[in-house]
Amino acid sequence: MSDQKRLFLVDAYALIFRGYYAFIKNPRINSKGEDTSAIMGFMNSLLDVIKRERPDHLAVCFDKGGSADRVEMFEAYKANRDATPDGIKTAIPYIYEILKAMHIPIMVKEGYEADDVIGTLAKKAEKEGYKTFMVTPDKDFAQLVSENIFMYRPMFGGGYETWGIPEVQKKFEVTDPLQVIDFLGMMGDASDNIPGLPGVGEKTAKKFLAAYGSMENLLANTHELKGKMKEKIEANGELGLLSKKLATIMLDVPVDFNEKDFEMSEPDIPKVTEIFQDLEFRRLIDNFLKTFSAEAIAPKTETSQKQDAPKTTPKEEKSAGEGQFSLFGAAPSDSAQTETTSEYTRKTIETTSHFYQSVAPGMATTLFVKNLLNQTSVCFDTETTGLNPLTAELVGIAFSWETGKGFYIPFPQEKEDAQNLIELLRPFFENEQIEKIGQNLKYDIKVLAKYNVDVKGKLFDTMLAHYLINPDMRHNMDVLAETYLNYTPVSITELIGKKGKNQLSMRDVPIEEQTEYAVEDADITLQLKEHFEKELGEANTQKLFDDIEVPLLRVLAAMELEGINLDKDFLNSLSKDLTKDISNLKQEIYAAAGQEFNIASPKQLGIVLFENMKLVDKPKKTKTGQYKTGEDILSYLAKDHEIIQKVLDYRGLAKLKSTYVDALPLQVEPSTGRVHTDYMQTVAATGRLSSNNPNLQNIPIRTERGRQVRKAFVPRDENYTLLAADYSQIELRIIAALSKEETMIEAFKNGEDIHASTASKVFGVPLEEVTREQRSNAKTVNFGIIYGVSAFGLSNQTDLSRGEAKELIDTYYENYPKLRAYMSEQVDFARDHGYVQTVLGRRRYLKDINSRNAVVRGAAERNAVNAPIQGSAADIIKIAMINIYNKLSHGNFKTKMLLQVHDELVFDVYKPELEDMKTLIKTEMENAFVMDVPLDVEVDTGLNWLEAH
DNA sequence: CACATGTGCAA
DNA sequence: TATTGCACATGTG
Repeated sequence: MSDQKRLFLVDAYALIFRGYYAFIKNPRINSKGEDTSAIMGFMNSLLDVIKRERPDHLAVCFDKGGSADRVEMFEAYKANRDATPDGIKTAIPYIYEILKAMHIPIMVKEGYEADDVIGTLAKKAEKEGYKTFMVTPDKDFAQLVSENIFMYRPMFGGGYETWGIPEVQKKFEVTDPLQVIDFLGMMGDASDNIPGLPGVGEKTAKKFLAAYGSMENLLANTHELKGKMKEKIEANGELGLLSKKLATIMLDVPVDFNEKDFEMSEPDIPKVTEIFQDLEFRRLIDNFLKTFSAEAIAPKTETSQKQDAPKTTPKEEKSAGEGQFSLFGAAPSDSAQTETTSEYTRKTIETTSHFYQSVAPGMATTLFVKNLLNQTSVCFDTETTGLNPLTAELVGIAFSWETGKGFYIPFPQEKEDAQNLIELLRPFFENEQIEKIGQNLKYDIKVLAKYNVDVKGKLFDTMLAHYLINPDMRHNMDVLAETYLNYTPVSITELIGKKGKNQLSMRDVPIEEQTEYAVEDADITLQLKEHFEKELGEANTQKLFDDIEVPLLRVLAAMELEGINLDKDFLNSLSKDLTKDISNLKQEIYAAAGQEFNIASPKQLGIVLFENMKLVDKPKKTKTGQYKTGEDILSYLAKDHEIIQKVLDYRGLAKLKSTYVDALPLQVEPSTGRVHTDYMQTVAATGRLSSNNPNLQNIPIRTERGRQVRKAFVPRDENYTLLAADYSQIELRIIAALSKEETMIEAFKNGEDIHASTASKVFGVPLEEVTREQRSNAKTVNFGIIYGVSAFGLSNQTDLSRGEAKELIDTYYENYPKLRAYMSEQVDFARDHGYVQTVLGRRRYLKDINSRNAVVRGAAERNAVNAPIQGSAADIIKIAMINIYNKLSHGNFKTKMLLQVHDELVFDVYKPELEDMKTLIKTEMENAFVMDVPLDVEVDTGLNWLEAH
């Protein structure tokens, strides 16, 4: 068995797509501007397979020209597929070139899909006594599995799972893998546009297979079925048979299996290295050389086929590559660095590349802090028992101030002991002179605040730095380390497991591992800082970083710790009312539909409305083939069918209840009795904040019923009142100022109602004769302009026809010519520079601005106009927040800033301070940033958030 | 239990 | 075929 010859057949496109999308948020772009994500992703997978399995026979299979046969059978076949992304198209020639240089056979057959080629080869190889592994994540291949043919599926997060006959039997609930074809034929496949039997999903398909065994047998016995299902299946027998054919992998592709052609041979190492160098794949070169180095190719006899659930194995590779680390009782004394530190360390973890120590309790810590206080700039990272800083307890703190070296202070579980330990560290944290470096410092600051420690001094947050360098990318430390340091740190998952059932607490991890993990993070963060410092200077965003984002981090930490008071009782009574109304509507809907179903399920609702009730001739469908049942679609139908309005009302109330009325009380933090949102400072690509757990930036206001929720947000107690301060039309003011459009600027300077003023101009009527409808349409255009609306979009948003909408937009630009000029300047700037920027120099890169795809390019052009506007508004309110926060703290006011909702700030105002606050807040907001257009802020107060508007 | 989809809330 | 977000219920692997 173990010496059976093994053949690996790689499904190229499947792995290429997978690789490409794995990097979608942080695409690999080399210095020539090429997107190399797809190549990188594919090569990683391929080298991984080779390294793990050491196959003696291997080929990579590509599609070419699609499946002529299948399209002939069914013209819609794969018609749902989006166009192949550019990043993949450009990758293919490179991948061919690399595979050739690696001397890896490539299999393509014009007019056949890789599935068919792989299937045919696998069956032929089986006859030759081979054991074949099909390397693909695509479950369709399960139909080919036999005693000697396996699926080798790459898993997300590393590792592989092998599917043999037992796995396929279990997954698909079949006795024979061939029945997978019947299964796919019955339930269909949206991505391949295989229709399947209508009304049959996974569950029904499994039920049918258990009862009838095959599509044919099911169709022959439809008399045993009942009701709607019987009708539908009897009517669609042919569709079922066609679907089955489409799902069948062909085994008669004209290719030969000559085993010689598939033998792995020595790659042309210089050539491959050259290509990789050209692509700037430094880490992949190492990986490649390691994979093909002389000792690495030592033959492997046993396959690593696994029987059960997938197991990941990255850990062993890592230590194998870097050498096992060793543990010493004390630091070696032959190094100058350790001489000074060995006195207080109890464990040293040393590998070829780093030197991490944990600090023993007692006197040792005092000595350590003394050393710490001699530094000018220190990176630190707290380890805690959880993710909620209000309840998390310190497990340890890592420190690093020199690349490759660092220290870890484990914290005792006992509260008093922990507090005593943090007291020893207080002089460091509260030292104004020492710069503190970290990744997501807002978290650490909040945790330490719970121990009454105030982190002072200059801050450098690597997450914020990277957000300014490129806001569209992701900013987790893991991806930053991979992108900038070519290093994969130990993941938290490896340490404490996946979240859920038996996830460990950091406390349960042995100190040595805590040290290794925590100090590594601090070490890496320190290295990232060196990197980003330069880039911030280059991008001229240093000021934005130092003057806005870093100071704001402290402001947000304070707001989050503060939280807001919520009237739970009020929400509970709202909930009771909603329950009653929802239940009544539900009964009315069932009665109108003549059946019971789940109204909240778009799938079921679509079938009831459009198949059973046939309310519309040609209902619109989503890209996955479901009926569209969105609010905009249903609203059109409301006047014709009474059930529609009821469904809309039901939806509205159900949304209100589940998302706000019932969810918010559960978010009250027991330890404070308040709701603490978490502001994300590095999520929105334009520079806005976002809010979550709970999201307090989307509390309803537009409908009467919805806005009641705002009554639940109340002041701290009777000595306080809520104050809300809103920027009035800040985005329009910004676009007016940036474009220097005099008419609009004048309107703002004169304090006119801007939408009425616009209506007066575009409809050519005196200001006082503007109708409500005209104003409303003008308002829609004003907002639409900021987003880059089209005539189509505008006509959808208003009652206007497409032609009227076009005319309105044209007239608009005639009246505001500089606005249009400004917009095209932004697009031109983006084309020339690859980015646009806000008033404070916050950049957004628009890689698609020169795309040949008009849809993609259009989206980038709208971003070029919108990002500076939305982003400048974000900049301005951030300035205001910082200034207000500073005045509130320096003046020792009891008033607290609680919430930010993009153009609004909400405060808990101590009543005696109310008059001062009204002035202070309004003044600071209006003067945060001076432009040719005045900023206007409306301030209001009340017993709750609704009244304060 | 994790993820995708459709839907809908805000500025 | 309008920008930026987050969260819910459902459905699926």
